[in-house]
Amino acid sequence: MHVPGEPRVPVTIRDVASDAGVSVATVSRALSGNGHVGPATRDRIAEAARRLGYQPNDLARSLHGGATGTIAVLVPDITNPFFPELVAGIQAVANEQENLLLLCQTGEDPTTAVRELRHLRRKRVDGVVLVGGLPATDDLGAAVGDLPVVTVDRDAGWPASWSVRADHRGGGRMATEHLVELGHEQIAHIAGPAALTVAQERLAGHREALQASGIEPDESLVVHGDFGEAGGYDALRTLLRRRREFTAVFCSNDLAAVGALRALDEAGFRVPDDVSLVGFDDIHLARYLRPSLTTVRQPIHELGRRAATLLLEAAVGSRPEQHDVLDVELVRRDSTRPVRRGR
Amino acid sequence: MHVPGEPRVPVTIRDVASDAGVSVATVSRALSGNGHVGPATRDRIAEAARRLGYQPNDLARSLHGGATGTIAVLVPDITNPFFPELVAGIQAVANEQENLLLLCQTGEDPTTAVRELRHLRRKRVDGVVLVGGLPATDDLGAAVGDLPVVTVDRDAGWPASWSVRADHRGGGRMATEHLVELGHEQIAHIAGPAALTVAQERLAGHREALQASGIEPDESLVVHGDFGEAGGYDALRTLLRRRREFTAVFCSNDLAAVGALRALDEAGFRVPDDVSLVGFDDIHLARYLRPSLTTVRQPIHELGRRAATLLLEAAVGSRPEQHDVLDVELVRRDSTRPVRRGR
DNA sequence: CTGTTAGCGCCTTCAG
DNA sequence: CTGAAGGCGCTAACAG
Repeated sequence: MHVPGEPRVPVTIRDVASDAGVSVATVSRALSGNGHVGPATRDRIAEAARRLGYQPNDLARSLHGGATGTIAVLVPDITNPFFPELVAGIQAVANEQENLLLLCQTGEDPTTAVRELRHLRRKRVDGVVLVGGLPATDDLGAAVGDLPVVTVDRDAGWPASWSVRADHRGGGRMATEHLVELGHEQIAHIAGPAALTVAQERLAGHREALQASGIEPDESLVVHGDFGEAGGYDALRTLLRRRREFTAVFCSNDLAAVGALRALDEAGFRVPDDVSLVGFDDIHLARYLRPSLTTVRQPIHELGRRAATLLLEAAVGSRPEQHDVLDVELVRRDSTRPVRRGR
Repeated sequence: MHVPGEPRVPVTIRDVASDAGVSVATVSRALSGNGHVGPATRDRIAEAARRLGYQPNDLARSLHGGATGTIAVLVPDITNPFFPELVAGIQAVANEQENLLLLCQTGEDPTTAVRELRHLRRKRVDGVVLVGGLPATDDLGAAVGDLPVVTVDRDAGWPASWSVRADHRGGGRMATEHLVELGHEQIAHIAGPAALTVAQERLAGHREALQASGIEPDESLVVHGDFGEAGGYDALRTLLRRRREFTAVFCSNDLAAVGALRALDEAGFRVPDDVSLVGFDDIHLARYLRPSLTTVRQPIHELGRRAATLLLEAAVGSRPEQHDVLDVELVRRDSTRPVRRGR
């Protein structure tokens, strides 16, 4: 079956030109909109292009030196629900501006990131959104080179750069303040990987809130997870094994809270009756957990939109270096309640 | 700050050639590996390339007619956890073969898909993985043209094509058979969108199992959702409003089960004591729900791997048309139990 | 083994 | 307003 208008043999601008009885230059002008072309010829060319099923070759177009209309996003792990929501935001902006989006996964591994970055440069992408909590290294900066980069939740570290991030420290503070206000004093924290700055900042916020309330931070109530369900589950079991009392847990992200919830359940603790639980991120799932999860909401989609917007402007050189911090907000749901005294 | 080896001004093969004192052809051969080059010159060229921070321009390379080393995947909604797991599988294979992956979202909208496809063809991607449950249309076939396409969970419908899918009908049957074996006779079904073939097939399997057991399918126990948490939640409330007895619910996907679980909870039903619940997909989350979710496991990651493998082979013309169906498997967890008689 | 020479498909001066 | 010609960066014959 040959579908009309979708040729099996690539048709070039030359075919259109000869079909319309004009030169390639005229076709180029007519189709790209640059330069003036008589209305009559213009129509004739459009018609010929349509009939032949001509599709301009963007490779040749970009080769000339222009933009490629393609940006890339590097995320640690697309399987973590936080990232798809972020990517969706980036994608939305990219599409609005007729850009395509390349997806790369780094697993938070600097070596992989460097390799991907090199590949992307060879492909001449217009820019990259770099997501992840690892601090910037020289290697990374070198691999980036002159590529416009917007980082999300990550320290920049190289000269010209743009970044957008949420207020992780403030969020950590809010989560713990909320628990303190409910009367909790023994508050455990399931942190993220110690190497990630976002995890460090949320932890720092947690400690600040504790100290501000005159509660001495207890190191044995802090366990590091991996930002995944399994990590949260294991972390909570570690906590249990330590046999230190706690009436609330602040999880560094919602996914860890899912695992913690399960571990608490298996151990016979009920949320929020026996222990209160707070998450971070407010992924879609949070409101559907039982109990629904009190959490610190990041404007995930907006983070993505903002990053992509900055990037696309940076790529055309119309935007000086800029570092945005977006506010977070506590969402009170059913996983937290006032502490039950004297048990 | 100028990072050595990462030039601000694009360095071309010509720069390397003159720096190494050879012709561009030799540099091309030395760097791409095709054709023989003397070891001495080879080293000299490699050294020059490294020092100058030369990055081959893949646009020019591909313009010559070769592959672009880029494939694309079109998914309905990256925010649904099923798709990231699938995309991860595709990505894994793509990366192994030094390919980049373009991510597009269609929202199951044919018009959007057609637009994206056209864009992808202009970019000369080597192939496309088309994911989604909508039946193929002529429009889509036309937009695909001569682009190698592997469909996942979707009817092909155009001439040369490859597809991979899970056994949805068989899975639907397994889910319901499991419930029947547990003694359930009033089994509700929260289906997916009626327009999607995967939803239709799971529903068909459900009915088959019912009939095979001599249970008359009851249309009022079937509600269509949207494959999201909200859809599952609403669907279950609809079911409740109908005031028909049921002791078990088979949800067409895990995400809907999350919503159903919550709605049941709010209505005072306990899972699995009052009603048993079965999902479909076995996304990561399923095992972390409380109770953990009995579900029909699709080999999601493998579906992705298979699709990408087929595509990459199809793209180089080394693989004839092929349609794979992967097996699914029932995973028994804690959300199902024998029916409680005489309540 | 290496250099020279054509293009790949398109855009963009520069003339006409 | 339109055509002819050069070149983007690279690869692939074809000669030496």
